[in-house]
Amino acid sequence: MPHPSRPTIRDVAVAAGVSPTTVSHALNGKGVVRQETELRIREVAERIGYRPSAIARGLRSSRLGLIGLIMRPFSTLDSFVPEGVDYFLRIAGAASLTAMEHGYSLMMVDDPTKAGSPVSALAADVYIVTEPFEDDHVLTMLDRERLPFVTLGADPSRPDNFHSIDILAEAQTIEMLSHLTESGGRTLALVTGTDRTEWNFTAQRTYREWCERHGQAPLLMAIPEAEGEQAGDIALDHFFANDAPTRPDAIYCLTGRHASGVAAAAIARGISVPEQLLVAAGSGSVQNLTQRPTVTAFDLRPDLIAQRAVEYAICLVEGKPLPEAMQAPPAVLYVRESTLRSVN
Amino acid sequence: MPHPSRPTIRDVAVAAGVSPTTVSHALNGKGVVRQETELRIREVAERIGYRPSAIARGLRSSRLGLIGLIMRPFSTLDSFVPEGVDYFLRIAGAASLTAMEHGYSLMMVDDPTKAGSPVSALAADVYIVTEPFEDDHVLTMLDRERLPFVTLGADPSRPDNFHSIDILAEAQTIEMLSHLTESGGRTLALVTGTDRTEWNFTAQRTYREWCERHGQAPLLMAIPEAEGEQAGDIALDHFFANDAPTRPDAIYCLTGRHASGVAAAAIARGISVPEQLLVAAGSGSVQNLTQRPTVTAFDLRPDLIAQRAVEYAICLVEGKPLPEAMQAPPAVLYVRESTLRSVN
DNA sequence: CTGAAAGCGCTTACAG
DNA sequence: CTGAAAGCGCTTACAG
Repeated sequence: MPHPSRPTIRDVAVAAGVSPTTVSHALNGKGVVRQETELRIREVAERIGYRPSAIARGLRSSRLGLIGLIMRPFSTLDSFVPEGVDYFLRIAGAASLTAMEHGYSLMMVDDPTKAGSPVSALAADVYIVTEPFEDDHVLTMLDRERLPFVTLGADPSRPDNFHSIDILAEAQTIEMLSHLTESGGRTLALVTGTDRTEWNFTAQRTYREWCERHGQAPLLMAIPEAEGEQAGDIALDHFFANDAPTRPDAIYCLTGRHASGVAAAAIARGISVPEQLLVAAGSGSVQNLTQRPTVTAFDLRPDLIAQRAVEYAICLVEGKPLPEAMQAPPAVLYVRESTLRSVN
Repeated sequence: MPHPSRPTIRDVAVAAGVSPTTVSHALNGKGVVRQETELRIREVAERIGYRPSAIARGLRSSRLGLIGLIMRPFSTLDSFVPEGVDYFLRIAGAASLTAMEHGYSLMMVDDPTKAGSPVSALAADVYIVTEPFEDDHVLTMLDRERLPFVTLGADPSRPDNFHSIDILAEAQTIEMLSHLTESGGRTLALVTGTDRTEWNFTAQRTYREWCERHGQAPLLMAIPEAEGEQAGDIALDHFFANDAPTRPDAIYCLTGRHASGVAAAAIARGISVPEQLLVAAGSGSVQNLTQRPTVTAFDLRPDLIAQRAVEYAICLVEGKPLPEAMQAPPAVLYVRESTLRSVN
């Protein structure tokens, strides 16, 4: 008659005629155990289907082997998963796989500061917070609870307080503005989202500096990320209003869906893309590939980003030194029809 | 001088001048504690920042408050995230939110039978397995380990062995075939994926039965899910080969990307959609919305599916009765240009 | 109304 | 080479 519930280390010990200590030593390769004893113990453990309890282990080491992934824009996922934006799936997927390769499991956590949030939400060994907001209370809380974490992109109000991975937003902005200029753009506009993230803020700042250097008046607007393609009409109403002092001949949208909407809205208004208006996206979405014309965009390489984030997080848990500069891999610019003028 | 590590229930007890037992009672509303004492304890706990350890609790209850989500096609995510297919993100997102609303956290787990898989991967209280394969060894293992689970779609070889949520594949197939017929289709073809899942198998069986009833020779083929839009040329090469006995005037592809590819390939070959060929998808992807013509597809409502799966899983953990018939919500058919003939 | 004790399943100094 | 004991942070039956 087998034990009714899962076998414990005691069961193995009894069945093998040794003490739990010896079982632990044998199975974990710690201490010194006679070859013969170890083999017998392993055999017995296998036979009765023993598997160490992650919880009991966790209690001793105060580590569960769990990495928490907190996606800050994620709270909105019930009502709004952006169509065609697979950035987050890729992050989560790659993070989960990388974690498992290193002996950790990945827990997806919504805002753990929310009232009634389960205790398990704070049971991870370390957290990864993607795209923290300005003065992010999640970071404040993790910090207060002394829970280690790395962020993907800094908290704009506290850029140097925590371990953050540089998302290279400045370099990307410059690269794209240069590309638009080289593609024939003379008056460049920038459309960001409204989330108060480093990604949006740094692009704005970099764009302003660029305008100053190039003697262009900034044409800048922020539209909520969630507007998606609707942003196209909003942006064109604004930039191409009758009383607009200057009109852009190139629009750089940070989100793929905004860019998609801008290209479509332009064409609907008889503004040809790319001939009269160049359009590009900061974070490509699927629409940019399938629409006509196809839209130039960065691939931010979320898979690699997630992989690095997990590796850094594990360093933090295991007390290994973090690299001097934690950086995302460089984004790859995919030049497509929306910025390719046949005649330059 | 504050305690160097996180405060425990002991610290609260000492600071409040009571025993750990009383602290536990007060904080959990168990037992009987004088109002006054309880208030004092709550105050002290708050002041020193006490938070109960999920691990220690877990050890007693052998529950961590963790739901494991195992997406069987997920193992391939490192090399292959289908562009534009956000089904899995929606499942994961909704599952995570629903879990948290019920006091659980969601753990995303890759194949836990893989060698070297972390112990934490098996530390969830209950699992949800989406789209199990035929004779799925993950189910076999969970079953052997006596870990409770529900599956989204049955294991085709063991449809009645486990708690599975009916994904209504038969009803969907019939609905789509009827729609294609009503839209003017006379000779219907089916393109499934090659994963050995209930989703693929049931569609094939239902289609065959339908053909039999309607006296049509089955035009059936299976193309790997991962072929994506490439499936378009493969399917057309096959169905429109010179020596093909009959050619379809309607193709139902289970995956959105296959349908997208079929529509594009047809048009590229001078076969007009929907006039000469109707095209529809079983599980819509973003491309189906943005391509021209737009492609008719089901919305499987992954958010609702995930929500139900989580609720069923929690019933299982908490020993509450499961509903007689666990069903996915009915899919919603979005009729689009690819099956709308102007002249019927 | 409150607390001492046992125990959840492990690991790890330490003693033999 | 092996094992008894303590302890990780809780909860809960039980005694007072």
